Amino acid sequence: MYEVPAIQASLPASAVDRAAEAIARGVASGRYAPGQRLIEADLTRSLQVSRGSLREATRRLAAEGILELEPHRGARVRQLSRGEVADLYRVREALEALAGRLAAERIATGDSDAVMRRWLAEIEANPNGAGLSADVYMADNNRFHDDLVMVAANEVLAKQIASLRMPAVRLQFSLLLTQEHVAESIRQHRRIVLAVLAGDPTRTERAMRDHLRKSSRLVQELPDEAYAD
Amino acid sequence: MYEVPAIQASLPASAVDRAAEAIARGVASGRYAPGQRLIEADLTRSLQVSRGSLREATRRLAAEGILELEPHRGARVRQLSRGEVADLYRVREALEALAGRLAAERIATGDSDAVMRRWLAEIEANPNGAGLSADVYMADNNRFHDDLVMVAANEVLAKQIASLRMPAVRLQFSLLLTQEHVAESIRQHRRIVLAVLAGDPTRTERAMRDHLRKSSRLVQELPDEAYAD
DNA sequence: CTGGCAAGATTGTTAGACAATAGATTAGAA
DNA sequence: TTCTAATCTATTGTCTAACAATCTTGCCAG
Repeated sequence: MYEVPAIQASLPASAVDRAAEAIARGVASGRYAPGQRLIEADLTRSLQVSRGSLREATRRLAAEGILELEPHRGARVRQLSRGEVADLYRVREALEALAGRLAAERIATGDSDAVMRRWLAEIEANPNGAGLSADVYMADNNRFHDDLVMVAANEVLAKQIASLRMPAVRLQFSLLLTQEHVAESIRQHRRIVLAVLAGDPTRTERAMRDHLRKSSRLVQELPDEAYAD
Repeated sequence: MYEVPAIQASLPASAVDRAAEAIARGVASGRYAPGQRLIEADLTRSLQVSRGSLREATRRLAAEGILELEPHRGARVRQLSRGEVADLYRVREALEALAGRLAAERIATGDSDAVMRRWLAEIEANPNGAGLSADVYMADNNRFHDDLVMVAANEVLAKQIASLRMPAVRLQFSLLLTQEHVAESIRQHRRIVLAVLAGDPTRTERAMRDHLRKSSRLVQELPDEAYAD
């Protein structure tokens, strides 16, 4: 039987999914501030789901590191301390280094080559990221890292990395407000892409580690307001 | 007001915790077989919790990688394929290597030194693990890795590693049934402890990677029955 | 056999209720 | 007044009961 494929099925997901996505968007967009307490009664009203579904959603988001749960105090938007962010970046470095290594090892298989070449072209076309808003570059940045992880072709790794990226999006975002940092980030991406395309795992790993370590340093330089404690 | 401290507070946790722990124990003990479907109605009866609490518990266990959820088909005990296990060990290698490195860097701080010396003593006392049942050595093995992660003092890392260890406990366990493998495992632990005590991050990382890679190889040699697909 | 339909089983979701707890407020004693 | 204790209130934790949506199974016709 022929059927028209759903063009954009963003609404008809399950109630839990709807709630989780709405909250995640709210956190990413700053509608819910870090540290802010999320009251079940308010959310059931604004999200139009039952308490049961809402609670399943918050549990899931807590597992993803986006929310924190305290017994009898409910959910609040997770806010990382400087130390936690440092720890997080250290782990991300190890994981994304592995992703880089695997990607370089697999450059000859599937459409890995095409994916990476497309990035190289995009970078060469605008090596300084001139005219890109922070929003847009943030999205680009995420797609770049996602593509690299995809080429690495390790599902477990992909999930682990995703769970580390989420909690720090806000911090990462604030970095990309500076044109200078965007340009530097693109330079590092270029180095990574070239290493992957060369099929050199060790060089890719090094470039990746370098990239993460520099990000970590910059994030640590953010003012106190960005952190908990 | 004086009150008798609870000797064993295993019962009075929250309903969700009780359910999650009971299911996790059931999976670890083999009471629930890999791939087995968990029917809500059965569990609410045997665990004495409401469906809502049970569902929160299963979501949490799914996030921990112990269960799998499929829409409208509920929860089942997660069963990894050979490929997934290979991927998982590759990621664990990267993370535990980092843990080893950090542990070696921090050997001079706190009671890290004492913790590691205790392990060395235990290993020297019984270098072949003679007379240890698989159960007991499995517990020992877990405590060893946990202690190393503790010494590494990186909470984020600790959580990531824990989430990778859980889904494969069953496979790991089946390895330790062989006396030969237990002895080999202890030898590798000894090498790791010595490297940590020497405060040599690079050597520790190498020893750790070696350990994980050998485990991975052995696990891959397990017969088809141990895997999905 | 094969496909499809009906019946039963199971999950998805909601509403409403009450108990348990934490935080805020008020009352009382020093 | 100021500190402590009792009380109140908002919120979370948990349960029951119900119905809708979906999957599974068994049966029947072709």
